[in-house]
Amino acid sequence: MPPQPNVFAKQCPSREIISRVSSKWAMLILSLLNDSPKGFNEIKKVIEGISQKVLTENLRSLERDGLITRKICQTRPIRVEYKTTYIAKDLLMIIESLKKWSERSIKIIVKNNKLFDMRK
Amino acid sequence: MPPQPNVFAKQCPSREIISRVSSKWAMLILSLLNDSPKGFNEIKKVIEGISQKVLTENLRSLERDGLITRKICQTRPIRVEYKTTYIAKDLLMIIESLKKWSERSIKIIVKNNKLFDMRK
DNA sequence: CAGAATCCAGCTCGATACTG
DNA sequence: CAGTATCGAGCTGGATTCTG
Repeated sequence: MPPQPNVFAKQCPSREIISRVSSKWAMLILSLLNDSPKGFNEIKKVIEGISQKVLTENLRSLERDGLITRKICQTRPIRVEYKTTYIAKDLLMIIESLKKWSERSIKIIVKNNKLFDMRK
Repeated sequence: MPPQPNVFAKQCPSREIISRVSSKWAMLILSLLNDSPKGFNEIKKVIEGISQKVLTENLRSLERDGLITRKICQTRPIRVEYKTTYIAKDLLMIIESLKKWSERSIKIIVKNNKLFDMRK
């Protein structure tokens, strides 16, 4: 068996997964869906600035990875419900940690940015 | 004061930070530098596939956020040493969690991908 | 060694129009 | 409502050349 998985290697599958789930939109979508299942336009409304096309692509990618499910409700008008799966559970805890970290670090980072930009 | 920070808002500074640090390269660079400080080409060699330009950009961005420091050693040949700061400490624990998650989830995700692609 | 600068191919993404 | 399809502007990022 291989010694240790190396996320720095180009063909490392883990590195690929990390880059997929750690995309800005993917994280926001997962985080939002974790509160409660939601329909397409509901998601689009909350996540400001995402286009319909990009949202669709991200939802497909997350569904493909099995991190969310897509349920078509035969109502009128039709509703498609997205929700996170148990596979995403641990990932969601990590995303929450990241959100909390960013919220408590935001001040110092903004300050660092200003200092850096001044020096130039 | 504002009720709750809303990472889903377009102008949310936290959302901006998340998207910066959660970029694939940023995470890999931070993770690598956490093992030990490293020089430019050393980083470039380990992180396969990153170009000089993109690595430079990412290092600048991380330095600007105060997550890494850049120390110029007046040796010959010159060496520039990058290392993570204390501000990045908690973030690095999160990144490690993400690495571990991806490594233990990789099998099921690859399987999910195959299933998804078959159905189409 | 550690970049800066330039050029440009290719991909991303938003806008728009259309469908079941 | 929840998409698909298409098209073009613009940004990303690789390759190359050059510098202190």
